[in-house]
Amino acid sequence: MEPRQHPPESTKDSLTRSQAQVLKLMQHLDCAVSAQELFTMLRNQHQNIGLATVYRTLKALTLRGIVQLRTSTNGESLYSLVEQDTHHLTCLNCGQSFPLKECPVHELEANLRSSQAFKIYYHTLEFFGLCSLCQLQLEVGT
Amino acid sequence: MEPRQHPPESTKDSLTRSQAQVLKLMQHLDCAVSAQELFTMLRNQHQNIGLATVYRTLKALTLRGIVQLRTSTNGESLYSLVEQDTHHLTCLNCGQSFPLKECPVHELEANLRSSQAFKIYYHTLEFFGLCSLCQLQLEVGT
DNA sequence: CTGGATGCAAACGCTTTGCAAATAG
DNA sequence: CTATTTGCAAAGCGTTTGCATCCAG
Repeated sequence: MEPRQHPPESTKDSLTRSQAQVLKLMQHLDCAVSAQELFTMLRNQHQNIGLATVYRTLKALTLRGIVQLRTSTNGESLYSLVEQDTHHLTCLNCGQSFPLKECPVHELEANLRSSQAFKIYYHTLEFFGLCSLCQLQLEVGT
Repeated sequence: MEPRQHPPESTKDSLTRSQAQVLKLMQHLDCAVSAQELFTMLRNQHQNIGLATVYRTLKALTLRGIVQLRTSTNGESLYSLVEQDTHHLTCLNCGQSFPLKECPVHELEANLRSSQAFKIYYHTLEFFGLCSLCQLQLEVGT
């Protein structure tokens, strides 16, 4: 990746105005949301913010290890706090996503953490397949 | 998700022309590729195919449990055969991705498979953080 | 013949970028 | 006062869709 023209607003200790706004909102949410949803919510709360700023903010928070993201089946990025670590069972056909509680990966993550130069912030684990409804729907078309 | 106007070209036993083309190419590749890369490769081999068809084909193969996908950091979908199951360690800053051999998840997957109506095709597991180079680069900006 | 598959180009939607104004320290 | 940060609008870019044509059975 090429060097950025604007130096990154990433590895500083203090939060910018928008970072504080976004972070505060996310702490009140219990699930992952898209940038556009965050944008709309903030606007509804009469908090002035631009969509581009939301994206820039989320990128910065991600590089600081505060926020994590995964991609929904429609190609949208869904953001959540790293602490709210959850995995999913996602239907390839309808895109519906069911949260999972179990996570057998923390052990491996610990190993990787101690043995590599790579600095791990978070991981995503997602199972893909067909939910029961979509299994039926597709069988009909056979 | 709404019902599709064209019934899915998904759960039939035989392969369409394009499915055969794409599948054959993918079997000769050892890593995940984007739809556009597949399109270019096929064109270079003088195999007539449209980009839209590549996308439709990949979707169909995914719904049949033959192909899996993950999203690269730049938002592109990367496709591979389900058999070539690999996980990754991905840098949030430069986007570089390192393949992982270990996978502690198959056990959980087996459990899910037997206990749920959900029909699991594959899973993705990805670790995100900063590679050593990017750690340095970002520290400078502090 | 009939319905699905394909190609092309246009449309879409999420995300990023250029640039000038606002803000922070 | 200088360097970031922000907002807006425009551009970017991967993906999807409309539609006419092609092909398979």
